[in-house]
Amino acid sequence: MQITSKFTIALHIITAVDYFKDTEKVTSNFLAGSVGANPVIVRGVMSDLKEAGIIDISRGRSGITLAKPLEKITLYDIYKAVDCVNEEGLFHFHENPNTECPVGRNIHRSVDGKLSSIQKAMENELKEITLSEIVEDTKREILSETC
Amino acid sequence: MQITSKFTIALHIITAVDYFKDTEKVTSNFLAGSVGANPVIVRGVMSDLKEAGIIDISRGRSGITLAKPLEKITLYDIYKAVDCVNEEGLFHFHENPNTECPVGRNIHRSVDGKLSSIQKAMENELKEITLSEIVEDTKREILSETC
DNA sequence: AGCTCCTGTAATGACATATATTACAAGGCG
DNA sequence: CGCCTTGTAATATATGTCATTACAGGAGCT
Repeated sequence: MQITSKFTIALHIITAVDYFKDTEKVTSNFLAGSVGANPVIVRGVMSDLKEAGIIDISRGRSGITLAKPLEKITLYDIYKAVDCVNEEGLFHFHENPNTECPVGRNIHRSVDGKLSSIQKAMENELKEITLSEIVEDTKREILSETC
Repeated sequence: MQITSKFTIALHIITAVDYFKDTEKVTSNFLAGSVGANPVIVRGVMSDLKEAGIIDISRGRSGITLAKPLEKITLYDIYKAVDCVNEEGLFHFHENPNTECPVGRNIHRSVDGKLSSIQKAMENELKEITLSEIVEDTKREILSETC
Protein backbone atom coordinates (compact mmCIF):
# COMPACT_ATOMS: atom_id res chain seq x y z
CA MET A 1 0.00 0.00 0.00
CA GLN A 2 1.41 3.36 -0.97
CA ILE A 3 0.25 6.90 -1.51
CA THR A 4 0.04 7.65 -5.23
CA SER A 5 3.16 9.00 -6.89
CA LYS A 6 1.02 11.91 -8.08
CA PHE A 7 1.95 13.41 -4.74
CA THR A 8 5.70 13.46 -5.33
CA ILE A 9 5.13 14.35 -8.97
CA ALA A 10 3.26 17.42 -7.76
CA LEU A 11 6.18 18.39 -5.54
CA HIS A 12 8.51 17.93 -8.48
CA ILE A 13 6.31 20.04 -10.74
CA ILE A 14 6.10 22.95 -8.35
CA THR A 15 9.81 22.87 -7.68
CA ALA A 16 10.57 22.80 -11.39
CA VAL A 17 8.10 25.61 -12.14
CA ASP A 18 9.89 27.79 -9.64
CA TYR A 19 13.38 26.72 -10.64
CA PHE A 20 12.94 27.18 -14.38
CA LYS A 21 10.56 30.12 -14.37
CA ASP A 22 13.13 32.55 -15.83
CA THR A 23 15.00 30.29 -18.21
CA GLU A 24 12.56 27.85 -19.80
CA LYS A 25 9.05 27.70 -21.11
CA VAL A 26 7.49 25.39 -18.57
CA THR A 27 4.95 23.14 -20.29
CA SER A 28 3.52 19.72 -19.55
CA ASN A 29 5.95 18.19 -22.02
CA PHE A 30 8.93 19.92 -20.49
CA LEU A 31 7.84 18.84 -17.02
CA ALA A 32 7.14 15.30 -18.16
CA GLY A 33 10.73 15.15 -19.36
CA SER A 34 12.08 16.23 -15.99
CA VAL A 35 9.70 14.05 -13.96
CA GLY A 36 10.17 11.00 -16.17
CA ALA A 37 6.46 10.37 -16.56
CA ASN A 38 3.93 10.63 -19.34
CA PRO A 39 2.74 14.15 -20.28
CA VAL A 40 -0.87 13.10 -19.75
CA ILE A 41 -0.12 12.15 -16.16
CA VAL A 42 1.59 15.47 -15.63
CA ARG A 43 -1.38 17.32 -17.10
CA GLY A 44 -3.67 15.46 -14.73
CA VAL A 45 -1.61 16.58 -11.75
CA MET A 46 -1.44 20.12 -13.16
CA SER A 47 -5.20 20.09 -13.41
CA ASP A 48 -5.54 19.04 -9.76
CA LEU A 49 -3.14 21.76 -8.67
CA LYS A 50 -5.01 24.36 -10.68
CA GLU A 51 -8.35 23.36 -9.15
CA ALA A 52 -6.78 23.76 -5.74
CA GLY A 53 -5.63 27.28 -6.61
CA ILE A 54 -1.95 26.40 -6.35
CA ILE A 55 -0.88 27.10 -9.93
CA ASP A 56 -2.17 29.06 -12.89
CA ILE A 57 -2.29 27.51 -16.32
CA SER A 58 -2.67 29.25 -19.61
CA ARG A 59 -3.37 27.39 -22.80
CA GLY A 60 -1.46 29.50 -25.25
CA ARG A 61 2.30 29.56 -25.32
CA SER A 62 2.72 30.92 -21.87
CA GLY A 63 3.13 27.92 -19.60
CA ILE A 64 2.58 27.42 -15.91
CA THR A 65 3.05 29.82 -13.02
CA LEU A 66 2.58 29.61 -9.30
CA ALA A 67 -0.63 31.15 -7.97
CA LYS A 68 0.68 31.58 -4.42
CA PRO A 69 4.03 32.26 -2.78
CA LEU A 70 5.87 29.04 -1.93
CA GLU A 71 5.69 29.74 1.80
CA LYS A 72 1.91 29.59 1.62
CA ILE A 73 1.78 26.15 0.03
CA THR A 74 2.01 23.25 2.45
CA LEU A 75 2.44 19.56 1.77
CA TYR A 76 -1.09 19.17 3.07
CA ASP A 77 -2.42 21.42 0.30
CA ILE A 78 -0.77 19.18 -2.28
CA TYR A 79 -1.93 16.04 -0.53
CA LYS A 80 -5.52 17.26 -0.65
CA ALA A 81 -5.18 18.55 -4.20
CA VAL A 82 -4.05 15.25 -5.67
CA ASP A 83 -6.53 13.26 -3.60
CA CYS A 84 -4.06 10.94 -1.91
CA VAL A 85 -6.67 9.45 0.41
CA ASN A 86 -10.36 8.98 -0.30
CA GLU A 87 -13.32 9.93 1.90
CA GLU A 88 -13.28 6.62 3.74
CA GLY A 89 -9.93 7.49 5.24
CA LEU A 90 -6.40 6.18 5.31
CA PHE A 91 -7.38 2.88 6.90
CA HIS A 92 -9.64 0.46 5.09
CA PHE A 93 -12.15 -1.18 7.40
CA HIS A 94 -13.20 -4.67 6.36
CA GLU A 95 -16.60 -4.34 4.78
CA ASN A 96 -18.85 -6.98 6.29
CA PRO A 97 -18.38 -7.59 10.00
CA ASN A 98 -21.14 -9.90 11.15
CA THR A 99 -23.92 -7.92 12.81
CA GLU A 100 -25.10 -11.01 14.63
CA CYS A 101 -21.87 -11.11 16.59
CA PRO A 102 -21.47 -8.62 19.43
CA VAL A 103 -17.86 -7.97 18.47
CA GLY A 104 -18.69 -7.62 14.78
CA ARG A 105 -21.49 -5.21 15.60
CA ASN A 106 -19.38 -2.90 17.76
CA ILE A 107 -15.75 -3.03 16.74
CA HIS A 108 -16.23 -0.42 14.05
CA ARG A 109 -17.52 2.16 16.52
CA SER A 110 -14.76 1.43 18.98
CA VAL A 111 -11.91 1.67 16.46
CA ASP A 112 -13.00 4.40 14.06
CA GLY A 113 -12.19 7.37 16.25
CA LYS A 114 -8.73 6.08 17.03
CA LEU A 115 -7.90 5.50 13.39
CA SER A 116 -9.03 8.90 12.28
CA SER A 117 -7.02 10.58 15.02
CA ILE A 118 -3.95 8.77 13.71
CA GLN A 119 -4.69 9.97 10.22
CA LYS A 120 -5.08 13.50 11.55
CA ALA A 121 -1.70 13.27 13.24
CA MET A 122 -0.09 12.53 9.92
CA GLU A 123 -2.01 15.30 8.19
CA ASN A 124 -0.93 17.79 10.82
CA GLU A 125 2.68 16.94 10.05
CA LEU A 126 1.97 17.58 6.38
CA LYS A 127 0.68 21.02 7.28
CA GLU A 128 3.97 21.89 8.97
CA ILE A 129 6.10 21.66 5.86
CA THR A 130 5.92 24.29 3.12
CA LEU A 131 7.02 24.10 -0.47
CA SER A 132 9.54 26.84 0.13
CA GLU A 133 11.48 24.43 2.35
CA ILE A 134 11.46 21.83 -0.40
CA VAL A 135 12.52 24.28 -3.08
CA GLU A 136 15.27 25.73 -0.87
CA ASP A 137 16.58 22.30 0.00
CA THR A 138 16.57 21.25 -3.63
CA LYS A 139 18.47 24.37 -4.65
CA ARG A 140 20.98 23.72 -1.90
CA GLU A 141 21.46 20.17 -3.16
CA ILE A 142 21.96 21.47 -6.69
CA LEU A 143 24.58 23.97 -5.56
CA SER A 144 26.48 21.45 -3.52
CA GLU A 145 26.75 19.17 -6.55
CA THR A 146 29.18 21.47 -8.29
CA CYS A 147 31.71 21.52 -5.48
CA MET B 1 -4.94 4.60 -1.56
CA GLN B 2 -5.78 2.76 1.62
CA ILE B 3 -4.04 0.59 4.15
CA THR B 4 -5.06 -3.05 3.68
CA SER B 5 -8.09 -4.26 5.59
CA LYS B 6 -5.87 -6.99 7.03
CA PHE B 7 -5.07 -4.35 9.65
CA THR B 8 -8.62 -3.93 10.93
CA ILE B 9 -9.24 -7.65 10.49
CA ALA B 10 -6.31 -8.26 12.85
CA LEU B 11 -7.84 -5.89 15.41
CA HIS B 12 -11.13 -7.71 15.06
CA ILE B 13 -9.45 -11.11 15.48
CA ILE B 14 -7.61 -10.16 18.64
CA THR B 15 -10.69 -8.57 20.15
CA ALA B 16 -12.77 -11.64 19.36
CA VAL B 17 -10.10 -14.02 20.70
CA ASP B 18 -10.19 -12.18 23.99
CA TYR B 19 -13.95 -11.75 24.08
CA PHE B 20 -14.83 -15.37 23.31
CA LYS B 21 -11.92 -17.09 25.02
CA ASP B 22 -14.09 -18.67 27.73
CA THR B 23 -17.24 -19.42 25.79
CA GLU B 24 -16.30 -20.53 22.29
CA LYS B 25 -13.68 -22.55 20.48
CA VAL B 26 -11.98 -19.81 18.53
CA THR B 27 -10.95 -21.13 15.12
CA SER B 28 -10.32 -19.53 11.76
CA ASN B 29 -13.81 -20.53 10.66
CA PHE B 30 -15.43 -19.06 13.72
CA LEU B 31 -13.46 -15.83 13.30
CA ALA B 32 -14.20 -15.68 9.59
CA GLY B 33 -17.89 -15.75 10.50
CA SER B 34 -17.53 -12.82 12.86
CA VAL B 35 -15.24 -10.80 10.59
CA GLY B 36 -17.28 -11.47 7.47
CA ALA B 37 -14.29 -12.53 5.40
CA ASN B 38 -13.01 -15.75 3.94
CA PRO B 39 -11.37 -18.24 6.35
CA VAL B 40 -8.24 -18.28 4.20
CA ILE B 41 -7.82 -14.54 4.60
CA VAL B 42 -8.29 -14.90 8.33
CA ARG B 43 -5.70 -17.67 8.46
CA GLY B 44 -3.28 -15.45 6.59
CA VAL B 45 -3.69 -12.70 9.17
CA MET B 46 -3.44 -15.26 11.98
CA SER B 47 -0.21 -16.45 10.48
CA ASP B 48 1.18 -12.90 10.43
CA LEU B 49 0.16 -12.37 14.04
CA LYS B 50 1.78 -15.63 15.08
CA GLU B 51 5.04 -14.74 13.36
CA ALA B 52 5.02 -11.47 15.25
CA GLY B 53 4.59 -13.31 18.54
CA ILE B 54 1.19 -11.78 19.23
CA ILE B 55 -0.91 -14.94 19.26
CA ASP B 56 -0.34 -18.67 19.69
CA ILE B 57 -1.92 -21.13 17.30
CA SER B 58 -2.30 -24.85 17.71
CA ARG B 59 -3.39 -27.11 14.95
CA GLY B 60 -5.37 -29.61 16.91
CA ARG B 61 -8.72 -28.80 18.41
CA SER B 62 -7.47 -26.10 20.69
CA GLY B 63 -7.85 -22.83 18.83
CA ILE B 64 -6.12 -19.49 19.19
CA THR B 65 -4.84 -17.75 22.29
CA LEU B 66 -3.10 -14.46 22.96
CA ALA B 67 0.64 -14.71 23.48
CA LYS B 68 0.92 -11.40 25.35
CA PRO B 69 -1.28 -9.34 27.64
CA LEU B 70 -3.44 -6.88 25.72
CA GLU B 71 -1.70 -3.89 27.30
CA LYS B 72 1.55 -4.96 25.69
CA ILE B 73 0.18 -5.08 22.16
CA THR B 74 0.11 -1.75 20.35
CA LEU B 75 -1.50 -0.82 17.06
CA TYR B 76 2.02 -0.44 15.74
CA ASP B 77 2.77 -4.10 16.48
CA ILE B 78 -0.24 -5.09 14.40
CA TYR B 79 0.63 -2.63 11.66
CA LYS B 80 4.10 -4.14 11.39
CA ALA B 81 2.82 -7.70 11.68
CA VAL B 82 0.41 -7.44 8.76
CA ASP B 83 2.86 -5.48 6.65
CA CYS B 84 0.70 -2.46 5.98
CA VAL B 85 3.48 -0.50 4.32
CA ASN B 86 6.39 -1.90 2.32
CA GLU B 87 10.11 -1.07 2.70
CA GLU B 88 9.89 1.84 0.28
CA GLY B 89 7.69 3.69 2.70
CA LEU B 90 4.22 5.17 2.89
CA PHE B 91 4.84 7.59 0.05
CA HIS B 92 5.55 6.37 -3.43
CA PHE B 93 8.24 8.37 -5.17
CA HIS B 94 7.89 8.52 -8.94
CA GLU B 95 10.41 6.09 -10.34
CA ASN B 96 12.30 7.84 -13.09
CA PRO B 97 13.12 11.48 -12.45
CA ASN B 98 15.40 12.66 -15.22
CA THR B 99 19.02 12.65 -14.04
CA GLU B 100 19.96 15.14 -16.72
CA CYS B 101 17.78 17.75 -15.07
CA PRO B 102 19.13 19.42 -11.92
CA VAL B 103 15.72 19.28 -10.27
CA GLY B 104 15.16 15.65 -11.30
CA ARG B 105 18.59 14.72 -9.97
CA ASN B 106 18.11 16.31 -6.55
CA ILE B 107 14.45 16.40 -5.58
CA HIS B 108 14.57 12.90 -4.19
CA ARG B 109 17.29 13.75 -1.70
CA SER B 110 15.57 16.94 -0.64
CA VAL B 111 12.14 15.36 -0.06
CA ASP B 112 12.92 11.90 1.29
CA GLY B 113 13.78 12.90 4.83
CA LYS B 114 10.66 15.01 5.18
CA LEU B 115 8.40 12.22 3.96
CA SER B 116 9.87 9.63 6.25
CA SER B 117 9.53 11.93 9.24
CA ILE B 118 5.83 12.27 8.42
CA GLN B 119 5.50 8.52 8.24
CA LYS B 120 7.27 8.23 11.59
CA ALA B 121 4.83 10.70 13.12
CA MET B 122 1.96 8.45 12.15
CA GLU B 123 3.75 5.36 13.39
CA ASN B 124 4.40 7.01 16.73
CA GLU B 125 0.69 7.58 17.12
CA LEU B 126 0.11 3.91 16.42
CA LYS B 127 2.51 3.05 19.22
CA GLU B 128 0.44 5.06 21.68
CA ILE B 129 -2.69 2.92 21.41
CA THR B 130 -2.85 -0.55 22.91
CA LEU B 131 -5.21 -3.38 22.18
CA SER B 132 -6.51 -3.25 25.71
CA GLU B 133 -8.04 0.15 24.90
CA ILE B 134 -9.73 -1.30 21.85
CA VAL B 135 -11.03 -4.33 23.68
CA GLU B 136 -12.27 -2.24 26.60
CA ASP B 137 -14.01 0.20 24.28
CA THR B 138 -15.64 -2.62 22.37
CA LYS B 139 -16.88 -4.23 25.55
CA ARG B 140 -18.26 -0.90 26.67
CA GLU B 141 -20.10 -0.53 23.38
CA ILE B 142 -21.51 -4.02 23.75
CA LEU B 143 -22.75 -3.32 27.26
CA SER B 144 -24.33 -0.04 26.30
CA GLU B 145 -26.31 -1.79 23.56
CA THR B 146 -28.48 -3.60 26.05
CA CYS B 147 -29.66 -0.48 27.84
C1' DA C 1 -7.91 36.16 -38.79
C1' DG C 2 -5.30 32.29 -39.05
C1' DC C 3 -1.77 29.30 -37.49
C1' DT C 4 0.52 26.99 -34.09
C1' DC C 5 1.36 25.37 -29.66
C1' DC C 6 -0.46 24.04 -25.71
C1' DT C 7 -3.95 22.04 -22.38
C1' DG C 8 -8.16 19.04 -21.40
C1' DT C 9 -9.88 14.62 -21.58
C1' DA C 10 -11.66 10.18 -23.26
C1' DA C 11 -10.54 5.49 -24.46
C1' DT C 12 -7.70 1.64 -24.08
C1' DG C 13 -4.16 -1.49 -22.39
C1' DA C 14 -0.59 -3.31 -19.26
C1' DC C 15 0.41 -4.38 -14.85
C1' DA C 16 0.17 -4.75 -9.85
C1' DT C 17 -2.46 -5.57 -5.67
C1' DA C 18 -6.45 -7.02 -2.75
C1' DT C 19 -9.67 -10.26 -1.68
C1' DA C 20 -12.44 -14.53 -2.49
C1' DT C 21 -12.58 -19.27 -3.32
C1' DT C 22 -11.44 -24.13 -4.02
C1' DA C 23 -8.55 -27.77 -2.95
C1' DC C 24 -5.52 -30.43 -0.51
C1' DA C 25 -1.36 -31.55 2.37
C1' DA C 26 0.22 -31.88 7.02
C1' DG C 27 0.20 -31.37 12.06
C1' DG C 28 -1.76 -31.84 16.88
C1' DC C 29 -5.27 -33.29 20.23
C1' DG C 30 -8.52 -36.52 22.04
C1' DC D 1 -5.70 -43.70 14.86
C1' DG D 2 -8.94 -40.38 13.27
C1' DC D 3 -10.83 -36.00 13.15
C1' DC D 4 -10.44 -31.22 13.21
C1' DT D 5 -7.75 -27.56 12.31
C1' DT D 6 -4.07 -24.84 10.21
C1' DG D 7 -0.84 -23.91 6.19
C1' DT D 8 -0.55 -22.85 1.55
C1' DA D 9 -0.73 -23.13 -3.52
C1' DA D 10 -3.44 -22.09 -7.53
C1' DT D 11 -6.85 -19.53 -9.68
C1' DA D 12 -10.35 -15.90 -10.48
C1' DT D 13 -12.25 -11.29 -10.01
C1' DA D 14 -12.17 -6.53 -8.99
C1' DT D 15 -9.95 -2.46 -8.50
C1' DG D 16 -6.39 1.01 -9.03
C1' DT D 17 -2.27 3.02 -11.13
C1' DC D 18 0.19 4.54 -14.83
C1' DA D 19 1.33 4.67 -19.90
C1' DT D 20 -0.10 5.69 -24.37
C1' DT D 21 -2.66 7.24 -28.40
C1' DA D 22 -5.78 10.36 -30.20
C1' DC D 23 -8.19 14.39 -30.81
C1' DA D 24 -10.99 18.52 -29.53
C1' DG D 25 -10.64 23.27 -28.04
C1' DG D 26 -8.58 27.56 -26.08
C1' DA D 27 -4.77 31.31 -26.13
C1' DG D 28 -1.34 33.89 -27.86
C1' DC D 29 1.69 35.35 -31.83
C1' DT D 30 2.24 37.19 -36.42
